[in-house]
Amino acid sequence: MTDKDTAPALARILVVDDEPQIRHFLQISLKTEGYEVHEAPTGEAGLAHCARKPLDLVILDLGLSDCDGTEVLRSLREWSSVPVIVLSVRDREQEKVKALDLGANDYVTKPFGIEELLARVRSQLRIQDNQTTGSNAWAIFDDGVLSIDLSNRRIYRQGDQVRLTPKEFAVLQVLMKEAGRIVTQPQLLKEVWGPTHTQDTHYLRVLIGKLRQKLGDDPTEQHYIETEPGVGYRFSGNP
Amino acid sequence: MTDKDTAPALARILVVDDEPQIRHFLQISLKTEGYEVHEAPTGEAGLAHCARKPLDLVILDLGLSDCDGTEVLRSLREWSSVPVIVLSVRDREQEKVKALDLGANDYVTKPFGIEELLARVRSQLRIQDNQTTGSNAWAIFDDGVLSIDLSNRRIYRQGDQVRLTPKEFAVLQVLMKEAGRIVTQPQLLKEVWGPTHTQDTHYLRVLIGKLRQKLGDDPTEQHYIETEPGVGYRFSGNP
DNA sequence: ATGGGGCGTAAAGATTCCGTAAAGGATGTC
DNA sequence: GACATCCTTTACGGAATCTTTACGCCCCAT
Repeated sequence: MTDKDTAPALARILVVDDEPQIRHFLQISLKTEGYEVHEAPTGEAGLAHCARKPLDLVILDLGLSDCDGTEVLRSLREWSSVPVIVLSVRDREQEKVKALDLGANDYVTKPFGIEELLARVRSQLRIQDNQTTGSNAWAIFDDGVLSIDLSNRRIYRQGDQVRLTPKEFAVLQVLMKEAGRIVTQPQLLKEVWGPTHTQDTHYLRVLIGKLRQKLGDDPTEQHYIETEPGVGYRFSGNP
Repeated sequence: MTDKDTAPALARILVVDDEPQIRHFLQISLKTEGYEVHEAPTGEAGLAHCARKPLDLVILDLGLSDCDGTEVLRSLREWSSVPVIVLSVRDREQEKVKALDLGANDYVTKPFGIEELLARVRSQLRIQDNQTTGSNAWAIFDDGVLSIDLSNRRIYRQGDQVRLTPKEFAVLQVLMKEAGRIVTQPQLLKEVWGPTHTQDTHYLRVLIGKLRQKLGDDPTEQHYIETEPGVGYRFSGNP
C-alpha cells in the first residue's frame, strides 16, 4: 500500500500586485514562513492563475494597472470561494465596505506592517483549515451520568470527579470541539502531539482506551467515544 | 447589497464590552441589520454566555475591566471556534499579531467606522456560512428512507445507522461527488485504490455489491447505484 | 444453440487495524 | 534521592477489513 495520505501540504498563496517591489517583498516574507508563493502582475494574470492551479489564499492589491481590483474580485467570486486578503492604499471606508461585500475576507491598508499581514494570513488559513466549523461545540456536556465542563476542566461521573492527564484532556477537548463530527487520527495527533507526530497512532489507541475507561464507556453499550475504523474517532453526545 | 434569499435563520451575535455606550451603540446598529444581539459587560459573563448559548459571531473588546481580553479569547478558543472580531484602542502591531494568533478572525482598531465593522461582520458570517453549507452541500442526501451525510461520515437507513468500511465509503464518496453522472470503472479504481490498480475490477464489483446491500438497494426496484454495463456506475439522486 | 465476456453473490484466506495489558523511560515533587 | 505520575514503547489476542477464488447469471455475437 502506498502512503500518499500524509503530505505536509504547505499552503499555496498567490500574490496579485503590479508593483514588482511589493511582489518581491511579499514573496520573500511569505516564503520565509514556509508558504508556496506564486505571483501575478496583473488582474487578468491573477484570474488565469486561480483558474489553473488550486490555491489556499490570494493576496490582491486593489490598485492594479490593467483593471480595477474590485472587478478582479467580483469575477473571482463568481466561481471561487478561495480566501482573499485585499491590499489597498485607499483608506476610505466606502472602499473597504465595497471590497468586503464583494467577497473579500480581509482588508489591509497600505502601508502595512508585515507581521500584521502575516498574522492575518495565518488567521485566514486557520479559518479555512477549520472546515469542520466547531460552532456546535459543547463547553458543557451532561447526560445525567457523565458531566463535562471544558471551560473549568472539570469532569464528573456519577458525582465523582474524574482526573484526566493533560494529554487525555487535550484529546477529549479536540473531540468535543468537533462534537458529533469525526476527527481523523492525523488531525488528532497533529493537534495534541504536534505536526511531526501525525503517524504515531500507537499511543493514541492506548490513550483512547484509558479515556474510555475513565469516562465509563462500555464498549457493548452506548459509546461516548465512537471509533470509525481506519479514519478516527468521534464524540457522540445524544445517540 | 446582497439579498439574503435562503437563510431565514438570523445570525446571533454577542457583544462583549465593558463600556455601556459602545454596547448600546453596537446593539442598535446590529439590530438594524437584522441580527439577534446579546450583550455581556465582562469577560467572565461573555465566556459564560458562549458556553450556554450557541452563537454565530462574537465581537470582543480587548480592554475589559475585569480581565484581559486576550485571556478571554484564549479560554474561548480552548473549546470553541466561533468567529471572533476583536476591538481594541491599541494600534500596536504586536497586539494585533497576538490577538490574531490567539485565534481572532479579525482585528478592528477603535475608533472605527460602523459601516466598516458591519461589512467585516458580514464577511465573517459569509465565510462561516460558506463552510457549513457550501462545502458540504453536495455531501448530503436524503430521500426519506436513506440519509447520507458524507462530511460527518454518517449514513442512516430508516433511522438505523449503517456502518461502512473505509473503502466502501470512499467509493460512495466518489459516486456522490459526481451524482447523476457516470463514473467509469478506471476512474473509480484510480481514486480509491490509486493509479496502479486501474484494471483490478474484480473487487470493485464485490464492493459495489456490499454497498448496495448496506444501502438497501433492491436490484428489481429503484437503484441508488445504477450499473452502466461496460462503462461504470452512477449514483442516481432522484429516480 | 452455444460460447465468451462482463456482472453479481458467496465464502474463505491473508492482512491490517483496534483494544488491552504491562513494562521501561521521562519528569516533577517532596 | 525516593516516590508518584505521566508518557511512550512493546507485545499480543481478537475483530474487522481487504483481497482472492469460485461459481451462477444474463446478454450478445458467432
